[in-house]
Amino acid sequence: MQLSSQYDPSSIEDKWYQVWMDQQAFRSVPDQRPPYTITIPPPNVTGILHMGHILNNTIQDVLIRRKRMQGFNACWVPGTDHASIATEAKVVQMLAQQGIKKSDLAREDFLAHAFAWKEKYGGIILSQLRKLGASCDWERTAFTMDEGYSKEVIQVFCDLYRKGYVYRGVRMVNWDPSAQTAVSDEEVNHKETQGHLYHLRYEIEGRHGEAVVIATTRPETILGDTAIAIHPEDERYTHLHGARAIVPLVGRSIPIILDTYVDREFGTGCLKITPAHDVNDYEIGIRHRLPVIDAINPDGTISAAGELYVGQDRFAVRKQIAKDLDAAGHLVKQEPYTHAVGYSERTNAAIEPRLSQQWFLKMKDISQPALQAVTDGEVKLIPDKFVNTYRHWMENVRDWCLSRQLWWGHRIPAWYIVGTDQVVVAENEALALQQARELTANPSLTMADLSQDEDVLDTWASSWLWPISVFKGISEPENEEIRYYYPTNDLVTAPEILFFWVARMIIAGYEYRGQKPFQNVYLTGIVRDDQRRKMSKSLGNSPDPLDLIAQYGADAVRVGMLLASPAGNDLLYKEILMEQGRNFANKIWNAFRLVMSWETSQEVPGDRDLLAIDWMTNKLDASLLEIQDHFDKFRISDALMSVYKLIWDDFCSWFLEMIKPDYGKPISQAAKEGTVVLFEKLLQVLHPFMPFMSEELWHGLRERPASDLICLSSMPEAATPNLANLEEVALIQEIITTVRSFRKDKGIAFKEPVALFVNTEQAATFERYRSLLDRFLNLSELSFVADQPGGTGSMRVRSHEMYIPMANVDTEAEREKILKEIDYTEGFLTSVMKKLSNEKFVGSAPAQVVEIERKKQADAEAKLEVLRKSLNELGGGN
RNA sequence: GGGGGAUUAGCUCAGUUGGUUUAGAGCGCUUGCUUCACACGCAAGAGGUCACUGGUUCGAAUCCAGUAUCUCCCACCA
Repeated sequence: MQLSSQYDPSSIEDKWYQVWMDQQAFRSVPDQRPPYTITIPPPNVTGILHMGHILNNTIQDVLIRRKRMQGFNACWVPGTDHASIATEAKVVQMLAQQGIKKSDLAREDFLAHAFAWKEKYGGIILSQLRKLGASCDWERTAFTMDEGYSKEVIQVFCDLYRKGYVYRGVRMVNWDPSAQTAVSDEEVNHKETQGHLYHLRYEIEGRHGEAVVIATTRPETILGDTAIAIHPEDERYTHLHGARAIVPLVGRSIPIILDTYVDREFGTGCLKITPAHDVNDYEIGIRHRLPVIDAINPDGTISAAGELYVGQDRFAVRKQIAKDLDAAGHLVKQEPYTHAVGYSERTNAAIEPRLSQQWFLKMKDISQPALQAVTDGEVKLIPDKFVNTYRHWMENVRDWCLSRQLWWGHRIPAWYIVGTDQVVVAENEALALQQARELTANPSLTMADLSQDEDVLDTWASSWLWPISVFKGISEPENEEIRYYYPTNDLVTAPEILFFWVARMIIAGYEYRGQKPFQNVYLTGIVRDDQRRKMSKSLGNSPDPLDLIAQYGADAVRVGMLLASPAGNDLLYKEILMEQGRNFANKIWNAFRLVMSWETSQEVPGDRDLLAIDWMTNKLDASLLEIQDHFDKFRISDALMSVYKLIWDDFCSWFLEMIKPDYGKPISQAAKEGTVVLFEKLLQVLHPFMPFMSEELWHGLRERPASDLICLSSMPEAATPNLANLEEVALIQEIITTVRSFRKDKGIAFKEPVALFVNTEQAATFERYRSLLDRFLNLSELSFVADQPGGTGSMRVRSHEMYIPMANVDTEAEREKILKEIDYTEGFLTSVMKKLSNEKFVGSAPAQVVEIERKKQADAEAKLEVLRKSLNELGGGN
């Protein structure tokens, strides 16, 4: 068999994914096994795979594949989110390119376009996940606007309304003038923005020449001014109590009011009040029963109520009104000023605080169990530092604005009775009509008398049901699936959406199932570039994951991503990580090539073979325990690093070097079989991380039926490792390393056999591992001595001293080397003795700890003895 | 402004209720090696006063206080 020395993933990955699909390897249906369930954080239906998805989904796949191999009924539910704002924005953009304006379309027509778009491009991301190797049960693929799912979303809204949690009210919302919708607090990014602080002069009504000066960053909002506020105890302005001011340009008379909200230190200490366009002003307006002048239209232009500049954009007006105010003598000064401005996360438009009718969910009561669950550890956050953040947020939770002024989404199931201000909320038209008839006591009402709310629900008002609704847990609360799979086990997501999504899922879980939705929440970091900048399209600093997979292979990409990403830490992406993953794959591939190249004989295994297999078996057991421990603590990177070192260092660098036959010679059949068995176990441990290559080699190592897949095999379980054996081999390895170092140092080529003389009390150990020493050190002779033979150089491991003959012994260099070792060992001994001579230490430290120190002392003293003896023999003395 | 987190080798991070550590890993770096699985490799090696200052303790990278720097979340002064 001729195999390339470089592993080529491209020819293998698609092949195995197809086999897995054909054999329904990832299909899950309820059965007798315990379930292990993950519901995917549904990506935007129109999204494409980015580096964050790679990290996130690799972690999920590692978890799910491992549990699948550990005998759980592993179920990973995939799907997509309709992502109302993002998707609608894309559709609007797509239509614009075709010369179609959204405003020219009827709702139904627009939705037809949107669904057509979704059919065409929706779910591309899911097919991309297959390239990564994601072992989802694709038959379960869900979408938050599927018919059944939508039904549950509506049902929940109606239920919450009936329970009194949902209400409708006029509130100041974050208005996105570009998308023309309200967005949630969480979807607003505050950014430091360079602007100006304008000092404006308002004349006092009826007092000629007298004026008050206010400071504002938004002069255009004076069109909506309905008061000036001063602090009641501000002595500079007591003469203004009860007076009225005139709004410049507009000429409107407004009261001067007293409110402690005003900060006397800021600006002039006078604050203009625009209740319609500022959150704080709105609240002050309510306290003082001020009129509200809505001077800005939904699209960001000045409204008729503003009187001036009607129809012009707010930013254009800001510039113009400053000039006009200046010309009219009202602009006292204008200074550069940096302040935080809110921008829409979706459209990046400057947010306009705006009053509007919205639907809200009261959060205080409904969120209590969810707060409790996380504080009590019923739901675990990993890493747990997020618990504090979570608690802080939940304790100060604000009502959730549920409505969005969009078409793409779940239309709010509220109907207004035309000509009245009455509203009914119901699951469907028929029920709504029935309720409306009862409400109005008018049985002759028809649908024509009802008009449905135009708004849709916030996306999160559907995705918060995700772990429930993918199993139809709302509409069929007792069905077999929800009872089997819920609560799910782990959720893997980004900390950015801890409140958007995770907290709300927990709330919904307790409200609708009376149980948590998942046990553990693993919060990944954010993928950044090597300068710690977030990966973004506009910066162009994000590689295309599919290119990376094509270039390095999915297994390598998975390994590369995981190697540098402990939970909760950001991942600094570097191409070199991908190379490391690829190199690892290549290493394994070559180990495979080596083993496959061995010819076998029927001889019994040699001593070296037996030692090697025995040690590797122990090493594997020890590593299995370590790996399990890492997984228990969600230390996925560490678990991978353990596998990496187990394969690269222990298996390839040591075991294969121990067992491989001399060139051109066969290996005993039994030894080869032992090697294959170990290799198979390694591949199984590796499988969750590198599913494709492990499956390929699983089938390459041994003839097996096509149905014998590694992904469905049973994960090896750890036996108790023989620690004495591991300890002994560790000593032998240390000796090998030391002698190799000595050879290199003295320029003795490996090809040149050497004699090794050893002064040790453990000659038996050396003898027992003689065959390994021969193999790694190319020994011509191994003998035990009591003194250093002449013409040799020395080296020490612990208290064993070894000598190798040398042509020219540099006595001075030897002396120096030994003195240096003495120096270090004495320092070490001193620190140990400091502890041991302290009665309080011996008295209060645990016996085990004292014992360890005594051992350290004995070892150090033995070593010093050896060193001093050598020094004497060199003719030095000390 | 309020709250969290961090600060350990050039880089990214471990260090698990203070004592198996005069501190570990991976990558990078240095040196030697065309050793017949692999140069996407082998072998050996260098590299850290654990941010700083105090304190608690027989003992501190680990606990406490303060300082400095960085970072995240929340709220936001017009």
